[in-house]
Amino acid sequence: MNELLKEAYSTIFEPKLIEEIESVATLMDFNEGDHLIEIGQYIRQMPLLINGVIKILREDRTEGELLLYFLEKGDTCAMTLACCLGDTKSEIRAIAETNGTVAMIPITKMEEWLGKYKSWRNFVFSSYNKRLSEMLSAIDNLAFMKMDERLLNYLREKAKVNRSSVIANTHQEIAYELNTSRVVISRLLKALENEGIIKLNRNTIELLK
Amino acid sequence: MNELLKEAYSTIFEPKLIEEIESVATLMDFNEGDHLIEIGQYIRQMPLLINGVIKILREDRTEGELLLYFLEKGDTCAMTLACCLGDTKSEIRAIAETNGTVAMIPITKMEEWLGKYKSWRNFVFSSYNKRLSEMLSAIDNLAFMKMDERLLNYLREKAKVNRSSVIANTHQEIAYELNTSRVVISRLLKALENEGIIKLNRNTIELLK
DNA sequence: CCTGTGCAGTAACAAAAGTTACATAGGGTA
DNA sequence: TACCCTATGTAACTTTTGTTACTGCACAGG
Repeated sequence: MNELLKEAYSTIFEPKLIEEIESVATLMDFNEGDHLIEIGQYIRQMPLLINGVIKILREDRTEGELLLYFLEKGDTCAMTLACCLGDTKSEIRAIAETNGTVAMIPITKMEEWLGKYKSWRNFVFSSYNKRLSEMLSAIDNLAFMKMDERLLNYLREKAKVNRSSVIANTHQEIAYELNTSRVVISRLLKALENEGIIKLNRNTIELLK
Repeated sequence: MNELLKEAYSTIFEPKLIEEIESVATLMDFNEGDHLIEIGQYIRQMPLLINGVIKILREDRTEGELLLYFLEKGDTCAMTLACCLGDTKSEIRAIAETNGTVAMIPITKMEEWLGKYKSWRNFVFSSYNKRLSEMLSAIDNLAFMKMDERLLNYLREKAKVNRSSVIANTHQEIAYELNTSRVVISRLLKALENEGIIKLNRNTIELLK
C-alpha cells in the first residue's frame, strides 16, 4: 500500500502525514459498477481515491438521475466530507466507473489532522473548491445549454476520464445520466454522427474530434 | 460594531475569536442593488454577513443569468472562500438584495484562525457544506423540475428571505434570475393566479399559499 | 389633462424535448 | 440455421419552452 499511496499523494502531503495515513487507513478495492455510496447512507470514513474513476450522481424523488462529476486519482469527495463533518446523510450516489482502490480514513483522524497539518488543510480545501467548481459547471450545463451540447460535453468528459476516444455505453445508459430519454439521445447522437463529430457502433461511440 | 457582530456570531465563536475579529475586521455597509462582487474579480478579503440579504448569481458566456442562492445573517460565501484560499477569480456575481452590513476579514487572518480556533474551522466547513447543499438544490431545480415549479420555488424563497409574502419584482426581473424570457414568466404567473396560488398586481406578486 | 415610458397580457408561431409505437439489425445460443 | 434478446433507427405526435409582435394600462412629469 505504501507505494500506491505515495504515488498518488506524496507530492501534496509531508512524509509524516503519509506515515500517519498509512498507519490508520484501510485499503479497499472496488470493481466497475459497484455502488460505493447510496443516497441516505451515513458516511463514517473519509475515502481517498488512490486509483480508478468514480462517478457521482444525484437522484430525483421519483426516479430521475443525473451525473454530477467524476472523481479521479488524488481526489476525495467533498460531498462525503460534508457528510462526515456535518454528520448528515449522503445526498448523492457514488458508483465505480472503473476498477480502483480507495484508502479509508477514520473521521476522528481527519479532524485531528486539520489542526495539525497545513498540507492536509490545503488538501481538504482544494477538494471543496474543486467540487464547488464542478457543481458550477454542472449548473452551467443545465441552465445554459441545450441537450445536444450537454451530450457532447458528456461524451468528451467520459472519453477523458477513461483515457479512450471510444465510449462503451448504450444510448439508454447515457440517457439515464443526462436525465432524458433514450429516443432523444439516439436522435441527437445521429445528428452528431451526420456532422462527422462521432461514429456510432453497437454498444460503443467513437469520438472523432 | 461590537453589538452587531456579537448578535450575529456570539453563539458560534468563542469570545477570544470575537475579540480578534473586532480588532481586524472593517465594517462595510451596502445598499439594495449594489454589485458587491463581479465575475472575474479577485477577492482579497473574506466577508462575514452581519445583516441584510445578498443574492448570488451565475452568468453565462453570452448574457444569460441564473440565481444560485441567497446569503443571510451569519452566512459567508463559500465561493468567496474558494477564491481567497485558491487565489482565483470569482466565478459568481453577488448583488445586495436588501440593505445590510458585512465585516471584511483579511485573508491572512482567516488562514491563521483555521489552525487556531476549532469554532472557526467548524464555521468555515459548515459554510462550505451549506453552499454545496444549496448548489445541489439549484441542480435539482434545473434538472428535475419544469419552469412552473421552479418559478413557484423562486417566489417562496424570495418571500422567505424578505420576510414578506409580497414580492416586489417585475416579471422581467424574475425572468432574468431564472434565465428565461419575460413572456414565459407572465404566462406561468397567470396560470398560478388562476390556480389561486398567487395574486398579481403591478410590480408586485402576492403569495397566497 | 395629455403623453411618454415601462409593465403586463396575449396570440401565434417556432424550436426543443419528451412520448409512444414500431421496425430493423447484430450477436449470441439452442 | 432458426430464434431471441437487446440496441438502435425513425416516424408521428404532444408538451414545454422560447420568440415575435402587438395591445392596453398605469403612472409620472410636463
